Amino acid sequence: MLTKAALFPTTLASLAKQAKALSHPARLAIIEHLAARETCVCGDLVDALPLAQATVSQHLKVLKAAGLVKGEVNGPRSCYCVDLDALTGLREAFDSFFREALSEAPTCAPDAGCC
Amino acid sequence: MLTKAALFPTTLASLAKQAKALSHPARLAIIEHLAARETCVCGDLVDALPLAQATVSQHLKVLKAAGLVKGEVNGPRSCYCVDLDALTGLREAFDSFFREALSEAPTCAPDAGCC
DNA sequence: ACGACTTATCGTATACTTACGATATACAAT
DNA sequence: ATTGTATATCGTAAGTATACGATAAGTCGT
Repeated sequence: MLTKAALFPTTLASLAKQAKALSHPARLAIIEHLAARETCVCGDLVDALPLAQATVSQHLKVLKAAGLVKGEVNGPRSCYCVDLDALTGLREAFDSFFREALSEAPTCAPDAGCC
Repeated sequence: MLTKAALFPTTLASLAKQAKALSHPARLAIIEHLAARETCVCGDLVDALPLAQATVSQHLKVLKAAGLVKGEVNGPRSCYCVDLDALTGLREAFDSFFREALSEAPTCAPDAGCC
């Protein structure tokens, strides 16, 4: 990553960024967990995940930075929960990406016999 | 990543893996490009992307490893194209992940006044 | 104020990712 | 066979991610 400027369309850059937030099973598990049980404190997660408390906190930070999770730090009993709007938006972003890709893709090549 | 065993449900692990494949704008751009123009050789991509040929080839390798792209190496004129089945499957995997997360998520906490 | 408990941050080690130039490989055309 | 063109791989450098123990910081109950 030596030279990096305005290289990719912002739509793709932003989708990639959020995909990155989903690119670790622990973070997917956190989202699932938070979605299931609202008002979840971090401790629940540490118990539910095979990771040290510091690591869970770090993953939460990543999710928070990506905007997928909201956290209210009520002192020692932080409350994290999923950001439903963000999650919905991301879902739609993925959906339109796939929709476009799949609709534009021809079933097979018209001329070349490759695929 | 010092100790890693069977830690997460395979569903999440696999979704995370594929999300990782989508977690770079160049790879999203590649998928879009391949989806739009079938029978795409790598050269097209190198022209379309602001990256060196070696780097594009590397990204293609990642996509291929993730199963999202099929590549037939016809000598000097490799033909890469999106794997429609895989893309469809991934779309559904994301969709069911989001569906579950969003449907299970209560709009707000029943008791705590945090979120 | 003090201790118990919970979460965040720091420091750090290891591994992975990204990128590129240089080089190898492989076919096509002459 | 030789040259040209196209793609893959190697080597390498720099950045980023993952993980954890140790420590800090903040709050509640006493």
